[in-house]
Amino acid sequence: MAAQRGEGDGVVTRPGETGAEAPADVRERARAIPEAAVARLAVYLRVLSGMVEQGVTTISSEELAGAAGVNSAKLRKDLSYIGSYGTRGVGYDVEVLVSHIERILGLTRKHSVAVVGIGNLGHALANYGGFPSRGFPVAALFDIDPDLTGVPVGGIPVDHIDDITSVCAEREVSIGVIATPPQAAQAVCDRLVSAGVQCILNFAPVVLQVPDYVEVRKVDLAVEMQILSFHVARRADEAAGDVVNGIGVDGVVIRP
Amino acid sequence: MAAQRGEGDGVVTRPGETGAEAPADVRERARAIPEAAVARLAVYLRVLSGMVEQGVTTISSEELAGAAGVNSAKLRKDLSYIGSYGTRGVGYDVEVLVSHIERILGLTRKHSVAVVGIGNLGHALANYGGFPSRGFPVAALFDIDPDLTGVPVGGIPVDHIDDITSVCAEREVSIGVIATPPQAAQAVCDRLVSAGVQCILNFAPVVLQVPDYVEVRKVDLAVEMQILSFHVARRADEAAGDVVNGIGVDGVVIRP
DNA sequence: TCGACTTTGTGCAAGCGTTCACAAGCGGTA
DNA sequence: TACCGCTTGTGAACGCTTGCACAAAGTCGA
Repeated sequence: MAAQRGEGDGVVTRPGETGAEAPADVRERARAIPEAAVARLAVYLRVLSGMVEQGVTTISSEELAGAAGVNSAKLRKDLSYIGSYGTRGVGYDVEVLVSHIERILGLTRKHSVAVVGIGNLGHALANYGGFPSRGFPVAALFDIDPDLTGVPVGGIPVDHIDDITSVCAEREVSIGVIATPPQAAQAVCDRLVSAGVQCILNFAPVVLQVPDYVEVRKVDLAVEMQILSFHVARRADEAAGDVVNGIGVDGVVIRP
Repeated sequence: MAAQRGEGDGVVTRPGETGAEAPADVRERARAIPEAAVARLAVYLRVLSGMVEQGVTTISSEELAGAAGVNSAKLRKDLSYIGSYGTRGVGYDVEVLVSHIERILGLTRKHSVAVVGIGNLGHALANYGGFPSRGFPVAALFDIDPDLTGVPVGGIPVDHIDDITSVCAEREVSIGVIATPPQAAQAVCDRLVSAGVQCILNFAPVVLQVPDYVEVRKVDLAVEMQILSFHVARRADEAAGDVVNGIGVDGVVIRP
């Protein structure tokens, strides 16, 4: 969800001027896409990529929505944010849709990734095949431990964190991934920012302080677990309540 | 919305009806907490835990909100969902708040975790110290590769996935983590569900189909990257547009 | 060419979640 | 006790998201 962001822009889309400029059109449209819809577009893209491999050429909103786990009306609305590329009575051309979503998500450019912190998670990320195949080559690895520097991980050499500015500039890193212990996260973040990185994916359980122009997304495993824990507890309480009150509630199943 | 207001002041349970049953009150309240607020409560809890270690005993909504990266009004509303445990003119007692949030999130019980798929990510999760220390002991590891079974990872033995039902029952696993390749994810999920696991954290880039009573949360790194990519693209387009139009927009900084 | 059928794209209303603004309540002080 | 300053808790307004329902627009067969 919306992590920590200053979302203060409140930019007004200007209705008049769109006239001749196609780029401007894309730009205006991209700006208007709700954050929640962007996340779903990425999911649609993944599903569609699978469809392409299966040789599917056309798909209806109903089918795609089912495969993506969303309501079909929502899916159509999401797609309408990026334009009208469907054919009524038929559906969407899979390849056309893929290319438009890729364009909107900015996947036509390469986004080189730097991973900082080569511990367990850093290793996993460096070796994770899902990034390069989706247009996010891991171009640099950093750690503070001198013993690690020089030894390649997953085919990528590890640099010392003190070289972060020059290496990031040289390899055109646009996304930084923080996989360090929490104590080091803010300092690493500051270094990434001053190295010119404007997008950060943070795995450390810390709230990062960044300038407004930097985009941070966080993945906190403990928080995810605790959300699940909440649902376990809620369910247990419901069940306990039902037993106490002697009232059965429809749809509540404890064990299938 | 304005469901029942929590006028039960802290210690004293409401004198009138159902004087005996505090649990029912908690249950009703827990059910009404918005999903988004639950996620933030987990963040507040982490910040508060840090405060406890620093010896802080009291904190105002403004301070806590700052540390958690949210608006103070939102924080107060979030806390109001779990009850009124602050003191006007003073703030919140840190330890009291910690214990109440832990109770609401169900952290008073242990939630044993099973990790399925001992690849790069599975290794990282098995070795990740953040889970046990937060009440989520990793109690079981599974893989389909017979060569891996028996060899412990992070001190935990790896079992074969065929034994998932008996092992999960025996070790009272309540949360399953899927860290397998995407092709295997749905099958693993089905097995977890039939083993009685009702909460699943899914790292595989697949939309899982599960019965209604099963709670799934997904962490998709590629999706996170693509959301960041979208913002990079949007920003680049804005910058390009500004140049084209010759209009500078306040607050847009390309490189600090 | 026409009509039946299918599916998109979207106006609109309902539902949530966030933010504002302020009365209520508490501790400290004289 | 009475007052003052500070902070909580929350009604109410606002804005974003979702889901419905249907006109518009296309295909297909006769």
